[in-house]
Amino acid sequence: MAVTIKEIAALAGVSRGTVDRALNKRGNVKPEVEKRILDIAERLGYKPNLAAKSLASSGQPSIIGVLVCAEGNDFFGEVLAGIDDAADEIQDFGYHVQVKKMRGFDVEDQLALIDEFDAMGISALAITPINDERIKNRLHALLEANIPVVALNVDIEGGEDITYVGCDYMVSGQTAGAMMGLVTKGEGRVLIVTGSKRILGHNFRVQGFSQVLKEEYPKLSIVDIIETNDSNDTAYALLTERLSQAPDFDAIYFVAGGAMGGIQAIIDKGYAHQFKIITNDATSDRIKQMRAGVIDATICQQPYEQGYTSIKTLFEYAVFGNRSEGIKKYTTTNIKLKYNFK
Amino acid sequence: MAVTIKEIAALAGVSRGTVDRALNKRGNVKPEVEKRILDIAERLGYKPNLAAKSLASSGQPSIIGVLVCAEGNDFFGEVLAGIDDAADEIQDFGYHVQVKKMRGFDVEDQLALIDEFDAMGISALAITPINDERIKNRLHALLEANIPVVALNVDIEGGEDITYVGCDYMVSGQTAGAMMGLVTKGEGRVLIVTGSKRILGHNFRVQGFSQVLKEEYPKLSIVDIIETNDSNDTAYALLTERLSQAPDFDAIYFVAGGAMGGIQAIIDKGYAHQFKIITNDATSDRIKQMRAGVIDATICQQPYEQGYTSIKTLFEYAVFGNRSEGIKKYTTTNIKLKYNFK
DNA sequence: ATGAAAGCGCTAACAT
DNA sequence: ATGTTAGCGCTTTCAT
Repeated sequence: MAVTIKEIAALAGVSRGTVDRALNKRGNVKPEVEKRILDIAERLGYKPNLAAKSLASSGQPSIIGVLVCAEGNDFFGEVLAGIDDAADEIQDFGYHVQVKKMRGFDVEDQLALIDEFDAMGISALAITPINDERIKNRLHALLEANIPVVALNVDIEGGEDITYVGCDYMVSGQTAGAMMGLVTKGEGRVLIVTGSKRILGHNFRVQGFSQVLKEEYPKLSIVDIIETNDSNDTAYALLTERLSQAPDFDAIYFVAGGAMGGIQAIIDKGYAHQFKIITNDATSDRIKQMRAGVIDATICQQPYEQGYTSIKTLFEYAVFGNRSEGIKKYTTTNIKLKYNFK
Repeated sequence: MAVTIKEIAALAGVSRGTVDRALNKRGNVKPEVEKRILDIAERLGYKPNLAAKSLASSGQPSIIGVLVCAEGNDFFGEVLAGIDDAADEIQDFGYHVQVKKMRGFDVEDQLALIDEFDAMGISALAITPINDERIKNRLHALLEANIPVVALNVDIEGGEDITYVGCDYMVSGQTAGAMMGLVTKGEGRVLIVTGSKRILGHNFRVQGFSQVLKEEYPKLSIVDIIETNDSNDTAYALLTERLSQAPDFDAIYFVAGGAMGGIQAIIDKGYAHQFKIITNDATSDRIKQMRAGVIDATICQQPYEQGYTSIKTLFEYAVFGNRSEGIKKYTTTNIKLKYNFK
């Protein structure tokens, strides 16, 4: 049997309440008594029973913060569904999840929101980090302060010691490249429409995609790489403009958000079905365009599982402490055609 | 506030004990009453409080089985240390970890041990699976029976739906290849001494290693691939024999277990320091040989974290159910030279 | 500063 | 078949 507060109380000749106060430094206990209690606990190798702790303190929940660049990006719907389900489960253990969404990828914005969370005293944080030195340092500061952090859906450069839950971007980029090779029969000009160069994962996708093209499909060339900031409006504008003259490409790889805007521009300009199109992820809009034959294939990454797993990971770190620094948890990369989504 | 047994009991006009029996199908409750209780629970969306459940049933622990091909393989010392620490923590929640070690990679042996575990009614299993169809099917049968399974340290082919905790073998093979290129200055003949062709990860390492040599070091050739079954004795015998005539290689890549036996043979035959040697993992014996300059570099994979994380993962699946099928949890691949181990 | 006691929600032994 | 009750180990009032 493990040591309990009750036993310590008996040995110290005090009540369980006093032991609890001493052990958790809640104050109101005479220094000499406190020392005696602490010594006994130490000697006996006391470790609090975490199940009991959870149950007893389920009244005043601790907060797990979630900060995602999700505003205006449909993809995160499923991620948030996974987060909600995980939140339901860990409620029993006295944890409450609070989500903040931000739009775009502004470093200052993200720092401000992290500060907000920090000020309210969160006990863990899941975040889609912007790939920036200041963000990285801020997250390391949280880790120093014993607040576990998980990079969700996108990882951060130099964050080898930060736990990551999300897809393997290199693999999804490579997979997209391979599919592009197949649907174009290995010939033509490809336009890459990426989300943001400030998001590490997007860059990996471009890299993996380019690598496969170079190694396996030398007759497929990349004409340009343009950036939407995951915004449909931006993508719409950029492609409308580009299509105001004769197109200089035969296929498009939509790396991240904004694909629907880009596709709308293509349709509005009368080019539907003229280009081969590969995207990542499967929102309901994209599924429609796959059915319609506008999108040829989409490379998926289990968003629900990412949300769910990120929260569960943080919960575990919060309850037990983190002994597995820098583990990378990759979800599966799936290819979806019009025939096999869901 | 979430629904509790107490509330259901009040609504159904019975005692909490009866509700507990009905909800958990422990028998001894009149069918009509049971139905009434179940209906109410359903209607209110009752979900048991997991923290309370853990606490109450911490008396009769459930068992998590661990089955590892670890006998005679030092590498697993740290894995088991991680497992022990995780076991300590989840004890509070009514889980007990039982470890079975086996020697070698015999499918029948492993099947028999799985059967033993199954017969005793384990509630989860961590295993270093042999890469064999029958093992795969057996594991899937466990999953069907709602017994969560984690592939630990080595994955299994066709196990895309099985959670994996371990290193990324392709990456560690590639890294070994890159280091081999560096220490040999890109020229010479390499002997690959692998563990077992029946272990998927070992094959990936060979593949990653060969790929880098081919792409980056065309003047490095692979003379042979021999198999130790992770046994020092076998490795000793094989290398002693091979060195009975003039060596046909300049460098060795020890892919898995048995490296110390192989190195002993090299030393005994008077060839210490004559070959460039790259290994994977860092047992205390290997660290000695690194210090001595016999091993040039070793590629590590955080064994402690693997053990720890595998148990924590199973614990989570057992307590909450598994919503994240087929996730791959990769530990970090680290390069160690004589200067930077620990 | 300390003690006593009431819970947290569930399980299990015992009583009826 | 059902009810009662005593825990599981900790936290948190409320007295003293």
